[in-house]
Amino acid sequence: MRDVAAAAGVDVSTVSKVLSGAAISVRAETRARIEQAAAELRYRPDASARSLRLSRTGAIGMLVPDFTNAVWSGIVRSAVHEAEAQGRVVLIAEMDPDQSPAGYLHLVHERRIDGLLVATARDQSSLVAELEHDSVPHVFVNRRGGERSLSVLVDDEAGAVAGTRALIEAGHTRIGLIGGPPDIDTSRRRFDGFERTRTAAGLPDPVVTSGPYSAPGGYRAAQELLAAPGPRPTAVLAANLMMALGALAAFAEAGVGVPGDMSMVAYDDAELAGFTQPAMTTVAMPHQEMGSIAVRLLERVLAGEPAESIVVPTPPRLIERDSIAPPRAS
Amino acid sequence: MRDVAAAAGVDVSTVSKVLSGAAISVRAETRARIEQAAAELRYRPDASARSLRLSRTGAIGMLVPDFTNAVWSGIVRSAVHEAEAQGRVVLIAEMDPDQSPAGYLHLVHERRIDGLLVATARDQSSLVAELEHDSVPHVFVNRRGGERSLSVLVDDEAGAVAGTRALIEAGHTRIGLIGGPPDIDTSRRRFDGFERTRTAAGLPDPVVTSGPYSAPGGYRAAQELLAAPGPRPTAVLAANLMMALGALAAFAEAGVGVPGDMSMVAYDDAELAGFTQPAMTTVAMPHQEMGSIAVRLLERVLAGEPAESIVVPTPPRLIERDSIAPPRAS
DNA sequence: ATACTCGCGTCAATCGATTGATTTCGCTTC
DNA sequence: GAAGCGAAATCAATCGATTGACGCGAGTAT
Repeated sequence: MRDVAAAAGVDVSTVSKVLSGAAISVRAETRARIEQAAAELRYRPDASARSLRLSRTGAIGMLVPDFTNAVWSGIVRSAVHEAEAQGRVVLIAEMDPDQSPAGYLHLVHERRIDGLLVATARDQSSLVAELEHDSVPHVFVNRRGGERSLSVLVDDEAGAVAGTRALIEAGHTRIGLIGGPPDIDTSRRRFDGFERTRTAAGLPDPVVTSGPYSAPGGYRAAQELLAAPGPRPTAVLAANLMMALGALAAFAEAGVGVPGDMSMVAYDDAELAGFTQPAMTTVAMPHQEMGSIAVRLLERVLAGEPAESIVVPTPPRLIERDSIAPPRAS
Repeated sequence: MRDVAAAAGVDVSTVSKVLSGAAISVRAETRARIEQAAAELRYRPDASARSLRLSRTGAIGMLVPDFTNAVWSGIVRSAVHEAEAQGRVVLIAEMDPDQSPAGYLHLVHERRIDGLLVATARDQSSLVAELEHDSVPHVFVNRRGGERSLSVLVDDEAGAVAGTRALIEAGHTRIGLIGGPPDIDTSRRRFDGFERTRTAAGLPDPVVTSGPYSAPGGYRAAQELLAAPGPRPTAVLAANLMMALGALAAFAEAGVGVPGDMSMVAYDDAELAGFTQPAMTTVAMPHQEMGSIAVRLLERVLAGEPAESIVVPTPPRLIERDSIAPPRAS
């Protein structure tokens, strides 16, 4: 900035005022000279110096439980793009629930960020306490964060309803659920949507199994479902795409044909779903939008504007592929 | 820091010297008092102020072409963990080859980072020029970056050799290749490994098709392969797991049984590979390690130590599942 | 007793940008 | 021609940490 000032023949403070867009009185001619000098020297303000002076870093942090999970990486992508559009940068840390939150500590305690997007796994009560103690502005993403914390969610319940309804409309009455971990609130909401729809349709008690949101989790849950006493379901809703893929493998191994013997719908969509055998019918949730909405919400919080939790308004969308068939006439 | 100094009854400069571990003359008793005060006040130095003074941010940047790709997200994960272990934070940006590198500009031009991990897609020559112009210390990851740039790679050629050899050992002589985009150097190296092994075994010219590293890419490449003139291969090496999944769908659709009519090996492993029908035999590459090795290499560069490009020494590992069978007796 | 050294700390400048207070400039008015 | 008044630009303090130069007091050598 000193160089720019010298080149334009003015004081650095004038340069600062012009470039920061302060609406103060500067002659148009001076302004032009400064802007030209700045452009020629390719001047860009130093982030550290600005942060120090303004107590505002221009960066946001993002805590993610697992990058390699496609749902999270999609959220990260949209958050990063939105942040970029806002002129912010994103600091990222993976937060394993069992490990010490070293990344978090760096970000927050060294004041590297203005605010935080939180997408932790499992219990976040201790984290919430810490966030409040450190008074870090934050927004939970795809997770509820407790009474006083803001969050951005998708309508998991509506998604589960859409998936379940598709199976009912195909004529199924014995519908099972392959659910996610019961202690995660997204899987509870999906369960609720499933149950609500089933009950409303007057269908009998279902077989419900559960496991982690992963292919092995779905594989085992599907085996359990097949081994459960009572009449076997003719259709299942899988609460997560990866679980659905695991279940598909379990069904294939057990000689249960999809969709002939067992119709399936998976919650969550991804390109991959079009390449399973058979191609999987899914409920696409607007996960992509969550990241950018979360950034915008956090931006409001940082600006001190009133803000409240958001459920992404884009409705779930059923993507019909080949994993649903009418129940076999028995 | 001022508070710590007051609490310990010393000057801030003394606090700074003690806490930054400078080996200067400070009485043990004074040192203890300062450390205790710092601990009680939970003092942590302000990153902006340090950066400003030291011209060193303690952050590294990472440019990734696509978060949602499992290979990249694995690399990101290990890089983030390694950086954390080194007391650094990671700033992330997604760099779409077709878009303006806004994220890059923020990171580099505002001096937010000390160095950069680069994993761009396609042509990086203009990026290299820019990196050199801005004199940003950098390391390419899973990509070659030109003459003067350092890079961290896995032995793609050896991986392709291992996969091809597995098919040859099962008795196949007509082996096709479903390759990646010809303009990416990783796919060239995989091609070379394939060709070298094939030639060494004296096998006839193969059918080679290619496409993007994705399921649709593999699907189309597999269709092309089936439609190619001449005798149909009895086995294929897919240069990427996602392509293999797409190919599997194409084969299923065409009534080509795997592994009965067509054996397959996929380059790259992931949990998912165990849940296809049939479960896919893969060549696991040490992608996970690349991130942490890249961070360590960058660290050397930043420290001004001599450094050179690295090929991750962990050898590729064949993970045998169910997608290889002997060729059908014809 | 004076000079000198050495251990222990403090002083003060510095990094680059921001901003309220202040000065300078250009012009009008009496 | 001096006073007055905005407008335009500069001054200087500030953010928090770092670090070389310096000061002080105690002990040692001469």
